[in-house]
Amino acid sequence: MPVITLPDGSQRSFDNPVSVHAVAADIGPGLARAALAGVVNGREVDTSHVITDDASLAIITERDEAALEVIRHSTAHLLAMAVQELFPGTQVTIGPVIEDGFYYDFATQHNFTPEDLEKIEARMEALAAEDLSVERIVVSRDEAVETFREMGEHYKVQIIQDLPESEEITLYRQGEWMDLCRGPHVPSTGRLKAFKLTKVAGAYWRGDSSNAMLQRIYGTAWSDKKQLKAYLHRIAEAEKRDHRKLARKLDLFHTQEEAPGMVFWHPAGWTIYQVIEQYMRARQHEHGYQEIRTPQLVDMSLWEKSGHADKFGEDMFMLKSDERAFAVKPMNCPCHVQVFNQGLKSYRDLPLRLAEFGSCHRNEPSGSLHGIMRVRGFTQDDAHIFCTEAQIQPEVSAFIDFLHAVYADFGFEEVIYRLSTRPEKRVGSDADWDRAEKALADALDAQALPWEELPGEGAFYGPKIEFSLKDCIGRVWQLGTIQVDFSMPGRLDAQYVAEDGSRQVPVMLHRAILGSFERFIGILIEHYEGVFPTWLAPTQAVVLNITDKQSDYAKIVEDSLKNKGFRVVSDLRNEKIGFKIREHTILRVPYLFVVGDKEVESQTVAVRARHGEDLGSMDLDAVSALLTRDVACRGRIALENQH
RNA sequence: GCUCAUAUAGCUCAGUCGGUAGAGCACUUCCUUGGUAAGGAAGAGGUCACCGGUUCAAAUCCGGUUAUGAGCUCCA
Repeated sequence: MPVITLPDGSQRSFDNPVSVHAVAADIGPGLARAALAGVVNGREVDTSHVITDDASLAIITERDEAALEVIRHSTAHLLAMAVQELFPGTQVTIGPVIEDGFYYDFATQHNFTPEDLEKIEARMEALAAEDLSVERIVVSRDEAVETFREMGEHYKVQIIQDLPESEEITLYRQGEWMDLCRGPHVPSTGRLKAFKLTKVAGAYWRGDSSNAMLQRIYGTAWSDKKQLKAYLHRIAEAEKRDHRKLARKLDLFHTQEEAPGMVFWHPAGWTIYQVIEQYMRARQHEHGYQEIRTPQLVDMSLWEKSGHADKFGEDMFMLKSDERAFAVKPMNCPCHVQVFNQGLKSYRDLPLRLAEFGSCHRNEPSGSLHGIMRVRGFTQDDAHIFCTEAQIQPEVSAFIDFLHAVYADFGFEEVIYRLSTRPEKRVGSDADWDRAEKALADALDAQALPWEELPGEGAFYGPKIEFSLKDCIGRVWQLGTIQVDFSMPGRLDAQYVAEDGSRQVPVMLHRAILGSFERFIGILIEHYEGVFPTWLAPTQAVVLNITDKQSDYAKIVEDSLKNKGFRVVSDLRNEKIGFKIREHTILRVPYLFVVGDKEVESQTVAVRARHGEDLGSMDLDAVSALLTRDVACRGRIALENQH
């Protein structure tokens, strides 16, 4: 005699065990039709699930957020069924739900093409139209293994064998097709109404590149066509923010075949780069860093000593000159230790913070290059803090504050925090790692930051915090980092004299806020969609004359503002004012100063902001004050938005 | 590095069945001096990424290389 408690607190009792579907039907026929799954005592189940004892129950319908996960999982099954019908001999592996969709990995000799996707999708539509009921079957482990072995599904057999002994094994059947799955699933395939296969890709079995490469098909699924359409539209809009497209439109930089993974910065892009570099230089100075500069080419012996040749030799650019082997520096740390090592250091010198806008080159795998987000030649806002173990936590805390202030100035709010802890292969004692991991975790907790632990993902020399941001379509990119290093100072003979006169090896903190200028600017372009706040805008204002008569005055306005340090140009071309305004508006110039006879007469300019606002006429002092205020705003609400 | 796809004018893209290329914008010149998102006319511009093969004939078909894109792996 189960008593069912619903989310609103109401209760219903039944004389006999009752299915989720039956409870829904008891509440109303509409709900019975809408039910996709249920949550019984906090556990998601199929609508066919039978409740025998008193329980709490929530019915999941298409309107619920939770329904999407069920729909996507069931759509992944529908995909696998369609693929196996169309491509006999294909083995299934896994098909999980991901953000906004799902994928399914198949083992097959055939490589799917975009044309195949269309066929598969059409088959899926047909199978959905057949409205096949989806049935849950509980089997024993041995039965499951036997079943899949007979089917020739060797990957599934492996998956079953790796499941914990305690796990109940369930199969889901729709029509003639069956898959191993925990569920829950929709009651029938007719409930899958809005899906689209989006791309094909290779993916390694179990994410290991030494394993076989499987064929992965990605798709998206929603509870109705309207949501699907909205999603596809959202993605198309987001892609317009792509930094590679905007860079071409705004003439920021280019890359070309002769220098894969390296950036040719154009005047406009280099202006942004320089503004950021000068900004970082000033901030670092305020935070007690000393800037240095170290060589681009360093003899291999240093990389051998630091351990990098051994671990990353393949990815270093090397060259020979006069029978000596050099490497183009892939990182700055060993060079910074060389600077530290000059002269005898005292504990009184610690913490010693050495910063460098360090140009590095790494021969990254060709397939991993991506716009200017992942390149082979890049410049880090690198710094190394030499300190005692007791200074780790205060230094990490101060760094996180510093990083937040910088990100706020660039308008970044949604930072992803990750703490990577000790890997299996590592140097340093467990006690060292305990203390270092705790110092990092405490620093994050002290600021109540939401962070995720990545167990085993730390570097071999120490744990690290990663600060990441998302690009225009949601891909996560690591920008900032702070890493504790127990290894390199010792390997490279760094020492200081302690209070008791003994020689000690300092701890080294590697840290970067931007990460690399290249990636940071890539993210920045997408973040602002090319509409840079005035302090970053390559051109802050353009002076536009209406006819040749005002050319001289326009030049005077331009020169006057340039002399005050603003990035201003004049556009004196023989074009209509509407044409010139359109052009500079497309280039996202923050302010346009129009000068005609009236303005020459009154010694003013007519100010137009980039979203079309008419700010009236201003004299040069007022214009200069406007620009000064706007530049000072940085990432906070830009002045233009306050009008 | 792996899987798939793509590469045509400065940019965005057409180019059917294999018969040596086309649009819009940009560019140059001329006309136009016009008050807040495109004034008009004319002109110039391409070894169809590169190398090889098939063919009487290749932008087009095939193979390779390079680069780019998506995903996987990697990321000191």
